Amino acid sequence: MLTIGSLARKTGTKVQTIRYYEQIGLMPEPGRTEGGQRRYGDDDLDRLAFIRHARQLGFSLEAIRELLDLSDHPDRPCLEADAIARRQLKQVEQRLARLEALRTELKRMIHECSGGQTADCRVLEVLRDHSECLTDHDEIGA
Amino acid sequence: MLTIGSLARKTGTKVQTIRYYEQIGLMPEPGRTEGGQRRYGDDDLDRLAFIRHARQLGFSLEAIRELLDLSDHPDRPCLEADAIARRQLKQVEQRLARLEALRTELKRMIHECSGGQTADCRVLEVLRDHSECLTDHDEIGA
DNA sequence: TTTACACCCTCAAGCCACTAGAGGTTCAAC
DNA sequence: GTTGAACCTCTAGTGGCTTGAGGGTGTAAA
Repeated sequence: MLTIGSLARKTGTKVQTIRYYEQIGLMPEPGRTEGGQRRYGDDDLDRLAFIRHARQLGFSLEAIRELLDLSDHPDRPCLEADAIARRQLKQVEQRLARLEALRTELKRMIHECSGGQTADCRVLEVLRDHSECLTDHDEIGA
Repeated sequence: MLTIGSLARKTGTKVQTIRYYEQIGLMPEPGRTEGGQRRYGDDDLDRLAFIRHARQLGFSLEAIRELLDLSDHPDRPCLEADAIARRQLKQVEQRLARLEALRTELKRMIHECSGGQTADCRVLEVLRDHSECLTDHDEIGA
């Protein structure tokens, strides 16, 4: 049986995050020692590893909840899991497109900056006047 | 003089967001009508446009605060503004790299999914076993 | 057996950058 | 004078954690 600390180390999670996942029902309530400390088994380790891996791939906790649910029902068709992953891919591709536009614009701003006084700073000038932008960047709400 | 609503429309900002910027000191307290409604001038319009544009380029409100401060002092050297922009570019490039790795992995997962039962679903399988990943994706805390 | 100390506990609040909603007031046009 | 859109303040919620206060537990060495 693992303490919360060793589970945290094994999965690269913070202790508080594990308690948070328990609180929101993503991780089950584990057994406790007489003194009230949490003790985890291998199932918990697998589940947490799954969650962390999905988080690394950018899935939201809600999406992960669905994926875990599907994972618990091996007889169900896998269309749903596929759909969740496709949705995630789409989001990633949208964010990529936006970030690429951003990169272009930032590079241009910096490249044009002469290093003089802020009065002549291209960085500030471009920020002041959107019409100087070439790309259709829009990162807000991304 | 502009009402908060027309300022919002002109800058593509929500009314509540403008009040929020005022609350955190990013926008100055505007004049008021006798009835207590906010009224804005052209300076406010410029400042808010600057803020929104910087937000679109992904700058944090703290970075924007610094940029606005620099913008208010045209005699100071522009090294600082340049540094802020470079920092931002670096962040954008890091996020791009991570997202590209993510996209690769997601595509592979989806591509390999046969569409059968969740028991055989590659999407779920990959999530279960990180060692099946080819890329060094890590989007958490990005 | 005592003591040290790393680890664990709960609960509350904070982070960012807003967003939403309740409940009430003002402004401008008709 | 009346309508109704737009305004006001204040509070709370979002996601995904993180931090901190103030205390209890577990284990190994002296």
